[in-house]
Amino acid sequence: MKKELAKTYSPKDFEDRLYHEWEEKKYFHAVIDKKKKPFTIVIPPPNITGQLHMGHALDNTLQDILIRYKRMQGYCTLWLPGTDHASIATEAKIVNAMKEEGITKDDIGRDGFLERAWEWKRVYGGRIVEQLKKLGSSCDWDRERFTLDDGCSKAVQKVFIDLYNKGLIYHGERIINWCPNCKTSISDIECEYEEQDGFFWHINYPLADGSGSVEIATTRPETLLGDSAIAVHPEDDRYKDIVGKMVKLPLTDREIPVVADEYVDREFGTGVVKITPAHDPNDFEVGKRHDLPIIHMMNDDATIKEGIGGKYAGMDRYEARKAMVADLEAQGLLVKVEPHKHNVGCCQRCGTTVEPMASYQWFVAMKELAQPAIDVVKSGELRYVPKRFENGYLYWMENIRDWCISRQLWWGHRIPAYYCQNKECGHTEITLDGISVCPKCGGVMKQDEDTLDTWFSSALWPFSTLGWPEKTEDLEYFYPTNTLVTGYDIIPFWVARMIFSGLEHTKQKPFTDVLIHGLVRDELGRKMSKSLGNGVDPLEIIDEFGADALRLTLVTGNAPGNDMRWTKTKVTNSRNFANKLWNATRYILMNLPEDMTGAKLPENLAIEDKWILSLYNDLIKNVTSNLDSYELGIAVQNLYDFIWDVYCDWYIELTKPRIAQGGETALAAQNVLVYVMQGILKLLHPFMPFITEEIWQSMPVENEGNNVDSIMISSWPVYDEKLNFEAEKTDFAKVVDAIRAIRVQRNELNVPPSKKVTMIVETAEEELFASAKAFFERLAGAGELTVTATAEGTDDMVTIVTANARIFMPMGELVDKEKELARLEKERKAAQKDIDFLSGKLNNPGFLAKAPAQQIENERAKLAKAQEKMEKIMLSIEKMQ
RNA sequence: GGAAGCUUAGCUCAGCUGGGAGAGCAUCUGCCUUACAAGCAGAGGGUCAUAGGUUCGAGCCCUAUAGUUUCCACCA
Repeated sequence: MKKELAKTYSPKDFEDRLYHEWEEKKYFHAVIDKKKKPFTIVIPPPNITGQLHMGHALDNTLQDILIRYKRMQGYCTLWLPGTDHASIATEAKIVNAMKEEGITKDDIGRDGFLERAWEWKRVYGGRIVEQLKKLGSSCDWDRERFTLDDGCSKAVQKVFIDLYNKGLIYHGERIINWCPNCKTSISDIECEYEEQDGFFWHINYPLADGSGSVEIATTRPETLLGDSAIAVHPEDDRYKDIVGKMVKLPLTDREIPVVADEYVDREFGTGVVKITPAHDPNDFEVGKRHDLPIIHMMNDDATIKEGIGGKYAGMDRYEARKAMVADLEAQGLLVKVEPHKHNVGCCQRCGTTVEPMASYQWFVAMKELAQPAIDVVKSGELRYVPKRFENGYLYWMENIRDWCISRQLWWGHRIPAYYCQNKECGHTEITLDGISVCPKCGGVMKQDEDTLDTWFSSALWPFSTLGWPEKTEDLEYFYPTNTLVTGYDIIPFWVARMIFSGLEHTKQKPFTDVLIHGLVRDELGRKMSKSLGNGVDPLEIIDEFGADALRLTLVTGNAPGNDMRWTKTKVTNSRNFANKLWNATRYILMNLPEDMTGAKLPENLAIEDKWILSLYNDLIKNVTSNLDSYELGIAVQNLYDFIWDVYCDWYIELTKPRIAQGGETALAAQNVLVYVMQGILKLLHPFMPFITEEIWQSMPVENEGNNVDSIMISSWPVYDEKLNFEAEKTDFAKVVDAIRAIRVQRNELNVPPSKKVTMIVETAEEELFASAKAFFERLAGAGELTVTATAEGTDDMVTIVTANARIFMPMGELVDKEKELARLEKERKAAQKDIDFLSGKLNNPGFLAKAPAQQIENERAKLAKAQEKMEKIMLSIEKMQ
């Protein structure tokens, strides 16, 4: 016996229960079936420290919709979940927590720290997973992965070694972005620029020969301590004479040369630049060209170095700046200070101003890797949805710089590089298996202390999670994956890197489509953020409105790639829709025959049955094609409109008189109601999995292709030519049209809905309208109703005109003749406008010559209809006069 | 400095390959009609930012302009 549907829609009562049911029955688990086509999505792994926010909710709702849709279509679907160790974010959190206990990393050492980190993962790593479940995500939890688990780690090591052997990973001294707070290097894209008000300090550097001084301009006077030259443009006449001379570096006892370099912009500042190779990327290049020493003047925490710093040693960089500027001023070397707006790089994670520093780090050489990743998108083999995101991607890839992948952190994949401690040997060995004795000199080998950028492991996610580098069955079957769903903000961080990594290591693209979505913003259009405190917690929304309402809200009215605003009214509206569906089901289930186990469409379908079946058939086509083109917002709009405006507001109302009547006609109506409802539930299921399942389990659903136990493993509806009744579809639309027209006039004339009004319907399609008598009575408030081919309108009747009928109602006290004439005159004018417009078009020789035949045909049909209507109006007007 | 998006009803947004402008909310009118007041039946409300162009025909394609948002690059 089927479950009974609760009287009111209360998602809390069944959402968790159904999720557990699905999980228990292993519906999410993908079992390889070679007869089926695979469809695979890998989840963008959330950070283990993370908590579900609206961005996750949107991202995962979209993935779940696609996965559930494909599953119902009969694909072998795998949605592979997992989490990211998020090296820098997690490490920062743990360090903070330790700080509260009064412990530092150094106190407990690497092993002790890693123990804590794994404990952290154990405690918090499962939190976001549970939250994803609340959302309804149908992930294969049996295949859950973690970027730092054994398999992923093996993949990381293998990739590192392969790239190293190919010369695509190298170790070297370059300028990198250093975060003095996180105490690690970060990559270029982890450095975010922020406009700040600063100053331009003009400082005199005295010439060593005493012949005067040179004025330079800088925004960072404290880096003066690291200067190893000053530079001018080689063709700058102002400074021709001083090139090659030495200047005295203020505040120190060093002398540095004046060099000439093309890099200098003559127009900017004074045309003289101080060169600090250790602390500026451009200066670093200039330094290389002129063989200048790289003078490190700062420690890891951005304090001034002992030895080089003199009296400033140990001061923080800004403290030192203040002190140095004061000293320069005292010595009369400070020429002037100008306010200056400039962009300052900040650490993406903690916001601290990044210090560019020359440092020995590991890098991935990008040029060679980028090319195939550019080609695969340009050729259309791998596409972004929407396409416009390809621009940014291609621009980024075409201008890509080498990727700094080493991090001075402990939580992550340790770099498999070992260095011989014998300084004379200095051999480096890259190996998967640890090594302690130098193969060259027998000296002691020590492993690199650093770990890899988190994104280095997530770049391998689509294949490392499927078992690569082993040739597993999963990899064989599910790879390449199909669709990747993510926000535009992480295209460079993640998507781009997965693409070149997949192509390099598996020789295949990691996925075919990249579906990009936007941000969920707050009501005012601001980004949701912790500091603003304007975030909306998805779990609270689920608690109040249900996961289905949340999901529906996130896809409604949203086009791919566009941001959306979160408003409360949208959720309530979604919830109301769920409630509507719930109650529609309750109506259907009322008085359903006890022995009904499924819907069987009867032989003698009524015209309105054929009408709704045809529209339902169209719905299948629209929803399916919109899902196929990732137009989820439009697909859900199709469903919303059909369910609410067509199925509930019209068809259900049409069945009421039949069900009241009982017998054959009632049974037919009930079968059609159930049949269409089954289809609606299936089409809606990917969007609103819980309510559709709960309803499904309370309905008679024993039809072909239906799984009685669960909608989620039923088959997706397919357009059926046999259910497309063209003639009935257009015919019944005429009845709907007439009923609507009557309602409009009744409203206008203030006729209370309860008042039954005598009506005469004059129409050429007597049979059609006669068969719809009950509908006019119920839906248009018709009392006594006559259908006739020719009615003599009288001058005390109100005439309602449609293209296919004239409906007469006695005026009674409702309206007088004059008003009715005026109303008809208005109708006439409107009809005339239509006719003018259409005939204008059809009289246009250009249109006739160039428009497609179908279009011309359509316009002709419209004109004919308009003319019919006009004739009818004229008849009534004449009668009145 | 470079690039992209957006500008459509009072508000939030849809509008697929060009064929008489749509939804939800809000407003107004009338309804407790036995699935649903979280509802039903209606109504009003738009020079589709501006100016040109292409076309038989433009919200949609092209060009320019304005406003707005975002991304990228960062000359010290």
